[in-house]
Amino acid sequence: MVLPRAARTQRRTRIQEEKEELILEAALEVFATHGFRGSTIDQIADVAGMSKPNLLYYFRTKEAMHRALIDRVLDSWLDPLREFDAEGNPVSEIRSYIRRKLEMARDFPRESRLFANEVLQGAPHILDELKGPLKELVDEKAEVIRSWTRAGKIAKCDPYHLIFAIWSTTQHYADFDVQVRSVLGEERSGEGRFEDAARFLEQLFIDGLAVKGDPSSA
Amino acid sequence: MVLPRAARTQRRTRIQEEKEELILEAALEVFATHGFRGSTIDQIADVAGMSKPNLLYYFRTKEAMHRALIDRVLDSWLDPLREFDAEGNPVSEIRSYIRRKLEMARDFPRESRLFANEVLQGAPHILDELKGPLKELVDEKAEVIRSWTRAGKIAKCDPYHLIFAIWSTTQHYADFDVQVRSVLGEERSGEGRFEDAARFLEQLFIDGLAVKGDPSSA
DNA sequence: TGATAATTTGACCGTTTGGTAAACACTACA
DNA sequence: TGTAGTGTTTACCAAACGGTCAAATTATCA
Repeated sequence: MVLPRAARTQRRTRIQEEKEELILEAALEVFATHGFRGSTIDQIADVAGMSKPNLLYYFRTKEAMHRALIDRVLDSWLDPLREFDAEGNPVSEIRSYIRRKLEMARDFPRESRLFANEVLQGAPHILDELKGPLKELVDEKAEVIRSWTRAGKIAKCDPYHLIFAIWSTTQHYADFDVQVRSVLGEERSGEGRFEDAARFLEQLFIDGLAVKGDPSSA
Repeated sequence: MVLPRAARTQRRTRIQEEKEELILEAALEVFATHGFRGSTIDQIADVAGMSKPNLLYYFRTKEAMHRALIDRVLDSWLDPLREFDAEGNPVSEIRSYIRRKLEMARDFPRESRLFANEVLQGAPHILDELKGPLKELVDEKAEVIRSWTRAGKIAKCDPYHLIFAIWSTTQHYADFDVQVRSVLGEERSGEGRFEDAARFLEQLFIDGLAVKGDPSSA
């Protein structure tokens, strides 16, 4: 019997596992570079190397593919922030948060762009996740940052805008990669640009948040 | 005789002027929220309040509309950087550059998103402009920044990544507006968020670039 | 091996898309 | 007022789109 994919509650075949992975990989490639509405099923099928009906056997709609991808990406996107530790040293916590976000931009640029496309276009599919889980997590970490400023460990600042600044500067290297490469020129477009970015951003954020007149941070 | 719009070399009618403006306004709205491939001519015609063939009388293709928009936006997008003055005081130059970029994010978010969509999707229509005029302008301003660091007026840093950081942090408030609003919550989503952002970013960049141990910058 | 379920395919469908043709309406100006 | 252009609309087209279907093929395992 042919059951639609979504109705199969029991265990998945080896082929199912493999093909779904193959499709999501292709879908990521396509969605990340064209956005949801700009992508076609034929395109995805083509990249995945299978026929369109075959692809639709595993994901019944274009939306289903996108949903599956978004769910997966959103979760891993939040991971670095979750690791943000209240007990740790503020300077090294911020430093390693920047590092992790920059590593994600380097190693998973398509995931970043998928997310960027979605948010840029008004986040029609994930508005609830943004207003719910994301906001709650940020609220929690903002409170951590505030406690650091109260303790005089870092300069007084708006924790939300600090988080926005870290997000934007790091993801810039994935989302606006073409622009970054264009401006840097070919000589500086090697992997080394991530190291340069890391150095600059660490300096910017660490010095920018250092308590004024505190010699220990110099 | 009906001449295609592009062939009309002589002066434009009052109606032409008005309608083309109306169309570009509508096209900006649509392209900015759906990207090029995700937008349809019908959608734009609908927003502009005219029939599709009527719209195509003024712009013969979807591409022509996009081109016209991109050209206009790219130019004004570069303006703030052009104003960056080598003779000025580094701290106030950087401060007012941030202000101007933030004002653009606040007053022209659709223009910013149009550009973001284009770059995010690989800049297929403006790669030459990025590698040419944009790169040249940035190269020039990077040299200005380098001269400031050599003169000991600001901390030593990579001028390119400094410019990237200012671009990304400021444009974030236009391009990722939905996310920013979601995280801040409704109470903080008023226009005041731009003032908060300005305060934070000025602190971050000014203190982050202050020469260490220099009391004049405290 | 055979039966049964899982997978793949080609042919197809209704809709949307970018764009055209030609007729019609309006406007400016001699 | 007439008429030559300018502007607008209705009707249409071929291609691309998301998705379905039944038939054919392949995998699984008793």
